[in-house]
Amino acid sequence: MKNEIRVRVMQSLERCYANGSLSSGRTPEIVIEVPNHADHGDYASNIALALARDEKKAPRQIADILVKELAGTDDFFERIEIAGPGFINFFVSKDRWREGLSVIAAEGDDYGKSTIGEGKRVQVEFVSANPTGPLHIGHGRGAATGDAIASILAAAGFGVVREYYINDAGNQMDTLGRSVFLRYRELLGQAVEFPDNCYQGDYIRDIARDLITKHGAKYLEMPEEDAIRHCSRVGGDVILRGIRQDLADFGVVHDTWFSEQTLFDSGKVDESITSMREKGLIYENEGALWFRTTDFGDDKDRVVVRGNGVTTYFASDIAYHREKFEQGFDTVVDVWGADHHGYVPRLKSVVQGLGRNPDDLKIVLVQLVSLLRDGAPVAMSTRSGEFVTLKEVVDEVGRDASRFFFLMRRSDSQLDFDLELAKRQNAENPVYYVQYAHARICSIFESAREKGLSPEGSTLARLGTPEEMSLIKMLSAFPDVVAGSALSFEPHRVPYYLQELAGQFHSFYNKNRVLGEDVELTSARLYLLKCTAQVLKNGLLLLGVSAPERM
RNA sequence: GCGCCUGUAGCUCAGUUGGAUAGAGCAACGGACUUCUAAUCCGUAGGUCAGAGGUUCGAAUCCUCUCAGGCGUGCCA
Repeated sequence: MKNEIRVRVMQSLERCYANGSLSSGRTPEIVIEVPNHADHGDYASNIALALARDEKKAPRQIADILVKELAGTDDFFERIEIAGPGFINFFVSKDRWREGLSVIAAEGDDYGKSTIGEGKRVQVEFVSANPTGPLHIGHGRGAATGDAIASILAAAGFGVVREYYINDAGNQMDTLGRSVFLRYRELLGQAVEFPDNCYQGDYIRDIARDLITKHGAKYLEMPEEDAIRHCSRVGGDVILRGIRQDLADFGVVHDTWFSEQTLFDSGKVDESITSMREKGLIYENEGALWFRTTDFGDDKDRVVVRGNGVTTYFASDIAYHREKFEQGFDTVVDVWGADHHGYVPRLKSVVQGLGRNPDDLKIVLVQLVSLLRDGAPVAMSTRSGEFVTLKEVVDEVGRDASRFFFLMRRSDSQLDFDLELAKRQNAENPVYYVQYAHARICSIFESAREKGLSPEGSTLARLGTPEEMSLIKMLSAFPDVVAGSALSFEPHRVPYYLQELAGQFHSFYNKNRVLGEDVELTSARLYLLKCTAQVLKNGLLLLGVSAPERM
């Protein structure tokens, strides 16, 4: 709808230039927006204000000229007004609004999708937690966010791949192996001192115990280095399986799992260092190799290969991101915990070093989650191993509530996650508010079926109460919301929209009886509700939240 | 010190990329079920958009400075 109005405005501007009533010939950046007040129309444009300087005319005068061209061509607009300093306010005819409903009914599950992505390929990499421990609640937010971004991008017409990057090469894997081996020895009765920098969680003991059941004391007989390497590999596998399971239970499935180690095995790390060196972007200093990130605005250059010959994590990341683009992705999205934000300029430098636009890499930072129980903070400390895992949260509050909560806030802002609130089944809980709207509609349809009423062949012209019209307008905005959410990588717009839509529905429901004596009106209202349920469902699906038919 | 993020109603947060009189939920107060689900709705009240300058027809939004909170600032990952 918004786009149709834009087209009409631009066409009438062209006609004005053609007939000489306007002369600057400029096509300004104009805004078509939904005004804050209903008095200001369904849509408003600032075009007259934007043209004022070039036309050397008063904005209202320009608006007047444009409106003469805009009006009268057909019955698209009920009326057009000029207001304030020169805004043009558009009131779209009720018929046009009502036509939007048949689009929803026709498109069904596809309603909300668009083609603005033009089939461009996007990789969304998210979670990517080290396989050294189970996913905690912070990863949960990253998982929900990355998954929703991926779904929303796909709905907007992008070709999306979800990827998990496995950090299975760094020295944290040695630490994991050492941690497991120490617990293994401990369980076999040896006196060991367990260092602070080893992983403290109970899951390490579980892995060690498992090793004993399967292999007995065999690892004590081999050289410690070998034993630790085995423990590292087995531990990593077990933990990764757990991560995969936790994600699946959370409704998140990655298309590809990319191992950091393979970058070394295939020589891609060396290859990209050589290539960057040839470009003069990597140089040697004080025995180490440095990437010239300062060329691209970073504070200082960054080490790629240490003096002892060991590569840094950054080296893998150079190879990894090079690989991503070589796979043909137009845009690469990395979803990171906000504590890694210092890393952004570095990766942007890499992308530019690869000869690409820095915007081809979009880094979404997800702020940390504070866990609360009835308003009181829940203590968390990864160091002592007393963290709250994603699994615990999902087991306690359920998948729907946790996903919705993770997505409710802009990912940039810190999130308070209240376990009791998420479980509560009342007005305080926005998840139920939205789901209830869907269930309520389904329930109406159940009684409609019993009474032999249906939305088939209805006369939409019977719809016209204020509640009906605002509901219709709200429904028609859904594709714009999805598209905007995709282009800005801001999934939180969808839950906000759904809460508003549910609100419009509940208002409508309380003022307008659906199933009544007037069969024609009943049918039209059923049609409206059918569309409402469809949009609620489509929106919830993008978030990975179910749309229950009964609550 | 430097960098990034945040600062909007008592609380939790939106604010459509610079638009008109700044919005929602919760909490508070007052109402609405003999009815298709009251897990709902309607109404009232609540604001120096952290503060000060600047840019322009127009600023919560852009620029500068100040204050407050969080996070970074490693030849760790």
